[in-house]
Amino acid sequence: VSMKTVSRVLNAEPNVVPALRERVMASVAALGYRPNLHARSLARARSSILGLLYYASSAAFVMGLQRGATARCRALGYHLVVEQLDDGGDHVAEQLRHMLTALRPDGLILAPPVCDNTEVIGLLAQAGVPCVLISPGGDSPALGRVSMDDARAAQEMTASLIALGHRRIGYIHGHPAQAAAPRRLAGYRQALAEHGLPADPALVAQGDFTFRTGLDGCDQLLDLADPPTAVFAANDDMAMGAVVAAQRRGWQVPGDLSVAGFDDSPLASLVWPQLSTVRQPVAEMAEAAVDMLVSRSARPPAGGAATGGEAAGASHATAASLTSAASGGPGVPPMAPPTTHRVLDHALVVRASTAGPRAAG
Amino acid sequence: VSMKTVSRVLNAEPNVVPALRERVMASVAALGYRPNLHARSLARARSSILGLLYYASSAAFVMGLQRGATARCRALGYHLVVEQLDDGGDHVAEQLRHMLTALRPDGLILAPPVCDNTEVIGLLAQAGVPCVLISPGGDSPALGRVSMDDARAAQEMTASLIALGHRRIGYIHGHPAQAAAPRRLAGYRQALAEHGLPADPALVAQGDFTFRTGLDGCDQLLDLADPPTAVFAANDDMAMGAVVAAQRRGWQVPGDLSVAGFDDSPLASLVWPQLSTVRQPVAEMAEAAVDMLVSRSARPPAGGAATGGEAAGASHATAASLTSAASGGPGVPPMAPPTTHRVLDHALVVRASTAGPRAAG
DNA sequence: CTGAAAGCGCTTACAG
DNA sequence: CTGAAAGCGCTTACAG
Repeated sequence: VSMKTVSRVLNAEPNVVPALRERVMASVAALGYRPNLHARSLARARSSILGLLYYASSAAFVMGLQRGATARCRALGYHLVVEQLDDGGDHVAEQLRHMLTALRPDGLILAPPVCDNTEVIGLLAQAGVPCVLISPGGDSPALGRVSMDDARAAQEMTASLIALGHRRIGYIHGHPAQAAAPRRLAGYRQALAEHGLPADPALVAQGDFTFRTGLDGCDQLLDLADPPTAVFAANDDMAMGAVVAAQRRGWQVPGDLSVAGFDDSPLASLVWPQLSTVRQPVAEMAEAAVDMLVSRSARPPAGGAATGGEAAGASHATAASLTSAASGGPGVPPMAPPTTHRVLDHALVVRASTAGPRAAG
Repeated sequence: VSMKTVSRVLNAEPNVVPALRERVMASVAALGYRPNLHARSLARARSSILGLLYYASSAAFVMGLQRGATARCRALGYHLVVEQLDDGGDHVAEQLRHMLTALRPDGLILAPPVCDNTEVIGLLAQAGVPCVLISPGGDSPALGRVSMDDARAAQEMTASLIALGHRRIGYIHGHPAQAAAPRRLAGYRQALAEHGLPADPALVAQGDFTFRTGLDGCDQLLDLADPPTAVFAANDDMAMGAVVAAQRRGWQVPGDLSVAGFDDSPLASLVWPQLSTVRQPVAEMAEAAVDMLVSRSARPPAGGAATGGEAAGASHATAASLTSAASGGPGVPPMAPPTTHRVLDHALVVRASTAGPRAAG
């Protein structure tokens, strides 16, 4: 019945005899005791709070990130604070500074396109907060990054369209300021080149990731003297617009026109026909980001086991350090090792909006 | 150059001579000093943290709430922690208890349909956390509520369709488990009754708020021997499905069929044709919720000014208490007074998907 | 392996 | 109107 020992048990520190540990655990369970996060934050240097920064755009994407982040935070005893930034706002700096100094988050997750805002990045780097960028454009030196291979995914989707027999494949480009747009366009072009298909500039319509520009872009492509038999849009919102454009003029999808999207947004499997698309592992990206942040902010483990530099079992490895290194924490799912850049797997999701081209008349 | 005085200045407490106050303010500005939230939380009873509880469903709605909540929190020096609950999950109780005991939020905002989960409500009430429910179904005694008048809004939209000349108006019903659905249906029926129109059960299709059921529901209505000339869907997702259903069979919207939605979701003004709908003040509801929570958790002001029971200027009203009551805080927008139930205004948004019926053949 | 001391950065009563 | 004291609930070094 001590008080310091309770702290040790709760933090899974070594040097507590099993029997005592048991007794404490039992009491904790019985009383439903939980440490007060704020007292703990004050005594430690860290707060067990992570922040998610985003703009109003791309609601579905942000919600996907939140799902992954809150789930992983919960498993690790962390909490997620969200902050919606005003895109053009000039007091963004003020907002951020306030959040950082008042709340002292252990790390920040930056959703696109916030992650490409150099002012924000600069401010955060200067403040010294660990950050992980989700699918950023440029490669930022000291910051963590999680992304998927947009170019490769677009290349694969285009190739699958080619494999179905399509030869004229239209493309609806995304907003050029969003980092993913040029990468996806490059993948489309690469697939064409790999299969010896001409890169007709007329087959690429400019969009900005909204439903409306998908509709307009598809109209533009279908108005061509030699229209495409398939249209690949850089995201699902535009793909849905493309479907409507086709249906509006009486074309069947996929009978008269195949349409493919990108993202696998929640709506993609609810519209008619269900959209063939690329599954982007949004929630998983947020989970990976949380892992990276938590492993950074965790105090360096005793002994040299996790630093990886020294050979295992070297002179300074005590029994205690080995124990703690082997246990890997109290029943919590194992954390991914800290990395500066993780690329997660995507997948092609073939549903009902794509098929082979109808025999030409 | 004291230290206690700084605390007084930062908290806008009375009893500091203007000159001193100025001097402290200047230093604070110069050093960029901000109080550590965790230290403050520990010393006070409250954390300046609010929580938002939601399910995975209705991404756009939750994002709207977050927008309003984060903005208002920022203005009031609060922070928003989000928690996505597993709908069917049986460790929801565990999740909540952990959040409450560890983080000690000053209050919780419950998005629909979490706000109608009796288990959650019971747990929270028992824990004694102030809660505000967004558009809940039943009327929960001690909890705050913010909503809009769904029935009246639906009645107005239906009436506007009638005013355009429609006599057979189809309705696509929402998910009956969501509290808003029966209220909107009631409004539709009321408008019909008020204008002496028959309530044909065949004109009401069952949906569940998803795009897909809007499409199917509209198909069902248009297959009727005597199909409607207008369809009112209980939300925008279903209305978009209805538009596609019409277009798929070559009907023009609004030429051959008027379609109205509900919510004014971000997509509503991006689809083609742009949707006539009801604007639901989602962000404003979250702002109101934050105000209610903050005014609750604020410590009762000195003097009796804000309690409203005693006459102003009564015996105990000192100069100090009058000052603090009149100032209303340091440059922060005025807070709405604490209320147990606030109903916010909606608005009809007439866009391009509704028009008068084409002269019948 | 275990505990008594001091401190994290603020605030609440209490004296002047 | 202003400050010196004690404490919020935990944890970090330090002694046993």
